[in-house]
Amino acid sequence: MIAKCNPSDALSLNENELENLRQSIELLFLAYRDFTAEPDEILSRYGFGRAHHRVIYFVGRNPGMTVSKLLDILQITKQSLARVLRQLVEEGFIEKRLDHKDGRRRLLYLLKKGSEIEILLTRLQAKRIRAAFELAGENVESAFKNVLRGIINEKDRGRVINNL
Amino acid sequence: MIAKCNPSDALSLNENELENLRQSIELLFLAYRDFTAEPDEILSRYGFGRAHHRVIYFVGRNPGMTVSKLLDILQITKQSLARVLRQLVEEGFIEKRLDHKDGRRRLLYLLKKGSEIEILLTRLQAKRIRAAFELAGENVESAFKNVLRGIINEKDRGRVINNL
DNA sequence: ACATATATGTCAATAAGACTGACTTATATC
DNA sequence: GATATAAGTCAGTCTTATTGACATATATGT
Repeated sequence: MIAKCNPSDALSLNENELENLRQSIELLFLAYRDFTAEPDEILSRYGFGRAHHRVIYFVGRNPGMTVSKLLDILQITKQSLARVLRQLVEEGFIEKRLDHKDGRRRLLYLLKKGSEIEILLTRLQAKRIRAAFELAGENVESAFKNVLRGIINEKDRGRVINNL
Repeated sequence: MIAKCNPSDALSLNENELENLRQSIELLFLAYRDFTAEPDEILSRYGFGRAHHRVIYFVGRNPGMTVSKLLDILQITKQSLARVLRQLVEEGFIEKRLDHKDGRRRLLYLLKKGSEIEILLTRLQAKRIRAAFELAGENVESAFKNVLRGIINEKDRGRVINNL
């Protein structure tokens, strides 16, 4: 048996397969585009951008998260995060507390303003996804999630469930 | 009957529902992050970025596409596209031909170099998605696609199928 | 034929979000 | 006491996007 005969071979991809997978590529692009456009519009009223949203979201999801954990999730540089985080702290959306177990660490928490905007934006996105589940029919949620999980690099799969 | 009683009400969202939908929100963020990271790395070797990829992809998918149709899909400004497109034309990745049916229009086509990089990147992304489908199990493809379709703004649904 | 609309292109200024590289400070750990 | 880790900061650069103002060519409607 030759490698090319295996339809699951990571190296082979026939034209029909490719054509089919292109649809998913495009849908993913378009879905992400619209998924982020709505929050972006609201964030701009606060003088914030998508980067601020991601920070607010993950801190809200994971109260007491450290700076380096956040860097690990966002996969941006410390300097990129610094600008955004400084703004959020200065404007009272996020609080930095010292970790008494390890004095080098700063733990991140949402303050009232941060929590409010987090909930507002998350609810918007959640509703969009819920509506999509309803349109797509019965029992699509786990299929959708499992495919997304498979797209994520192996080392980061399960982060959503485990949170950290 | 009160609106709150309807679980599908666009305005209501209980804590359990929200918690569940958060997982999809995160998965979508992480999946898109990794889905684009791989092509980004390759593009940077050519001196290109994600914006160039999108142009190359959609022109390749839709030979003879007009500039304004491309603007419509990418949802960026003419000036933003101009820089990227000019680079791609000057460096011989994309060709602009006059539309003889409507002399105002310029039709876009991939040249050899453009086609090569398009195929390279599309195959990479297609394989990632195919691997995810295999991990997720049987018959997940249509569920995945249908959910993504539902996330896309109504006016743009079907663009993937219809192409234009 | 003329006015208006459409498709494209271009100049200039600005901003957000990312990067690299170099360095500092504080705290833990070996 | 040396080394590693967590965080912060300064400076410079790049890509991708924005707004606003115009210019040009071609089509279309009256």
